[in-house]
Amino acid sequence: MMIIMKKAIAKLKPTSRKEITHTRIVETAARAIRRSGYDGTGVADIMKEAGLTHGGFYAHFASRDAMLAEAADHAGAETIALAERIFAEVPGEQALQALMNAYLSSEHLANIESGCSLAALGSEMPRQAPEVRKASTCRIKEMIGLIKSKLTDQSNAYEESLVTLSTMVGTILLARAVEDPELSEDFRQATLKHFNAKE
Amino acid sequence: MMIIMKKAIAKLKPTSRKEITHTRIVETAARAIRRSGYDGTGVADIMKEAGLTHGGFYAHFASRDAMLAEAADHAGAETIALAERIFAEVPGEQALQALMNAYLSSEHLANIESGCSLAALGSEMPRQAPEVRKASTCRIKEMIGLIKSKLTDQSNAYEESLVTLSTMVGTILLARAVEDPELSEDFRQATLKHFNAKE
DNA sequence: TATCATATATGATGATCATCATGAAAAAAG
DNA sequence: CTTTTTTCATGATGATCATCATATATGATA
Repeated sequence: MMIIMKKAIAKLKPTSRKEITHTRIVETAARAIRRSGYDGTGVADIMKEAGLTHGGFYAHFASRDAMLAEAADHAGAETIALAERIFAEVPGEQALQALMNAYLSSEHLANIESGCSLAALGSEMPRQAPEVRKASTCRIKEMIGLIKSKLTDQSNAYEESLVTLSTMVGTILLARAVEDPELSEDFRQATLKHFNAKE
Repeated sequence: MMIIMKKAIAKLKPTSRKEITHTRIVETAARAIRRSGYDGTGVADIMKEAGLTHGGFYAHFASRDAMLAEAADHAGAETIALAERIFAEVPGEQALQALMNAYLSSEHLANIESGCSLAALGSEMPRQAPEVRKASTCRIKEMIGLIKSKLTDQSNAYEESLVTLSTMVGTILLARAVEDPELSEDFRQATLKHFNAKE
């Protein structure tokens, strides 16, 4: 009884020590998976990078997959937040253009571990655990909704938002895939120009 | 001396037993990497799938990475060959449209292990060994060249070929990533319609 | 400050991995 | 058919992995 009460009180506290550590692990993992891939990211790697040892891991997560799901969700949330910030700062007409400039920037291309998780992990998604896929799918739908909200002038805004997202993700994916810096730059510039010319 | 001569003669034979086995391993690996990813494909897995045991592997390849490079090249070659076949069969104007229909077909979406290696492995490319990346980059350039050759009516054919490839790859990647069949279908249809409308 | 609950560390387990040494079997040469 | 060469299989090695049991250290409570 006493124990239950104490736990209940502890729950009310906004950020317990464990919660802070938990968040730190998830943030670390969100970077690690984008840098090394789902398969390339070990439990011990993440804990060490978070300044911990591997032993405490299962006090925070039910399984490695549960952690990957939280990390995938966190990574997705970062991109959503960035898009929302841009949309809030740039007025209606040029908002989508501003998002495009940020997404197709050389900074985004270079910084895979803080960038879009679709471009960083997209081709690994079909093999992930259901919980990981669910979290990612949810974030993808959010992203589609955001882009669609800025395409109201088009008759088929939903469909064009899907094509637009596909092109954005595909461009960064391919620009990172090739080991020819000039070709990488060509991919980036070509899609930038494509969307500038469109309107 | 005798040994050297014998080896020289053996080299002349079109397909030695070893060569046949070697090709079979590479073909198996080309499927396996698209199905399970680079990181998810073990040496023993491939050998077993090819009807062999793991022991003989290093008689065929200097390293796992050397095998992955051959497999990546083989997978890329398959897609190039398919595109060339379509272009040979369909006359000029509609050739690109025919490629698009094939690439964005539900069959391609479903059959990842025989499909485009960019959509299947794209996000793992930046982490691969130089030999793997080189082989893939080469095939990507071939693909760009093929698409560009069918965009001669455009002033900026090269740039549009990059955007087109990005959109194609991104669409299949995302359609496979989401765990919502309806959304998958929406991605496919949206891009199909987008390219149909364009001309 | 002393006690207690909780968060993290140490260390072990069994599985899986790439790689290689060596032997058996199959094919080729004689 | 016999010998030799080539190809593949058996099995071992050391490394790395996810997971868990148990011990220590840390922070909160009294």
